[in-house]
Amino acid sequence: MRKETATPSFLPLYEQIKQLILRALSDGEWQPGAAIPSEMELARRYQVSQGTVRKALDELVMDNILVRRQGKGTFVATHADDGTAYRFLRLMSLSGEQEYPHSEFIVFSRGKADAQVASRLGVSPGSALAILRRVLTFSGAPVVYDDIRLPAALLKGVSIAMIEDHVNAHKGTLYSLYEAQYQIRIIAAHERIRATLADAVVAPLLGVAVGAPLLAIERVAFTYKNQPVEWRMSYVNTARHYHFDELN
Amino acid sequence: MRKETATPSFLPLYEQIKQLILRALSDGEWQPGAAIPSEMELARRYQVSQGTVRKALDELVMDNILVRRQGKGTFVATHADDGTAYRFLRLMSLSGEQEYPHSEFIVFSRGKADAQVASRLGVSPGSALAILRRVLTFSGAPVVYDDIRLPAALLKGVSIAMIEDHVNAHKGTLYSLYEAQYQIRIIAAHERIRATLADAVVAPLLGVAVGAPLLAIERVAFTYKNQPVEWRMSYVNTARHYHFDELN
DNA sequence: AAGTGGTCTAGACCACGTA
DNA sequence: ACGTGGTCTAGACCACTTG
Repeated sequence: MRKETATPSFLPLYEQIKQLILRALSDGEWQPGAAIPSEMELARRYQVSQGTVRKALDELVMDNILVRRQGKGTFVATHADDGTAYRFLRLMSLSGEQEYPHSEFIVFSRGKADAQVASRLGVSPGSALAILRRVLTFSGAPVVYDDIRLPAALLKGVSIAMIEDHVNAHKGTLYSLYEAQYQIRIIAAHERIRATLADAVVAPLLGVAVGAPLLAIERVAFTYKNQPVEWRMSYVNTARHYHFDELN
Repeated sequence: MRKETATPSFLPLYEQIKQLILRALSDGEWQPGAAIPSEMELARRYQVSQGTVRKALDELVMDNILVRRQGKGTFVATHADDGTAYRFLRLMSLSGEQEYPHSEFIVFSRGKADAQVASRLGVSPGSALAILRRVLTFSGAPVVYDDIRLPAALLKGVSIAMIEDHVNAHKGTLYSLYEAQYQIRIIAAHERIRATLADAVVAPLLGVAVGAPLLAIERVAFTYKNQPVEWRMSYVNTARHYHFDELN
């Protein structure tokens, strides 16, 4: 006799706990860098055993949403940490050394979403965007040109001076700025990589000839619940650097 | 239940179990696609609880070295499975569809390792290599040119006819060939991606003009214990495809 | 019905960081 | 000394696959 199940969805307890914790994070109950309650406290709060909480936390740690520190507690991941500040930067020098870039901001303006960006960000074509353009330099040499766009509503009252101050004076990343000033927490991103030729706009910014080969990397960055919040196009001069990728 | 181990190890038990299982895999005790003993059997074999075995298996599953199938058992991952055959292929058409390529083999020969390849593969410069060159076509159009090199000792008695038969007639990948015929199991890879211009050798093979932009992807593929066994350089025409990458 | 992986619990003890 | 995460155990029960 076959059993008929109208509701085939069986969600494990730890998965439900994970969703509850994600919602608490999304609701801002715990701020980036702060400790969340201990495993025992969460177990009492959600009326499950500590092992079940632990399994939920395991997955959130695996997703780089939380960070465990033995003896201290479990913390909300932050882009302000020195260790994780550049975790989305996959660029290395040919010698294999990881270098950290300096940002030169060129433009901060407003614009409207074209069809492609609108589709990627899940907003209507023509809706207002904040547009940020910059050059990343490594050891003084320009290597990356970024064209970065976000829904304008997310970045209210921002100025290029504020951005430069945060990123350069305080040695932060754009993502740590989003996090600290705009309650936007980037937790994942997708990248589409193609090869292209430097055009008359990008070539002088990167100090290469028109027609030089560049990586064109289109990135969409996500916050909780896989909601896209930032789109960017990066043009990378790989004469002295490479994009690194691990497969398994 | 558990006896004290004679070796004073700082490693957690589950980590030791993981290493023992990895060694058994490396020694060929269990073949790709075959089931390994059940969790209870492994617990008896290693004199630990089932939960500890489970945690070891969890990590091996996360590394794509084992695959769990509820109700059936735990299996050694294989490149022969339809589902996982192309798991290292990060190429998609611009429309977002995942396509599977056809291989056109051009050359199978022998050569000597230059300094770069020797360094990547951990062999002496000048040592014997098997060299394989091919073009991958998607929907009939050439998209990727591969220059693939392995230590010659690993690929004894191979012929281009055998390779073509395996890859095209049996719809396998190169990695499933390594696995089935040469006991080489690829479990991970690193890629370094740069932009380059098509030269006179590659351009006609990919049907592009000399000077067209291409991705140059240098890959090193690893077997158990992070031992490098294959080096390849891929040149990718991204006019109609992109390389996909996930960050978190 | 039997066997496998998947979930959940309760409790013990270890390792680490702080006071 | 205490609280935190980290490991390990033993046992119960659930979900899935196969005979």
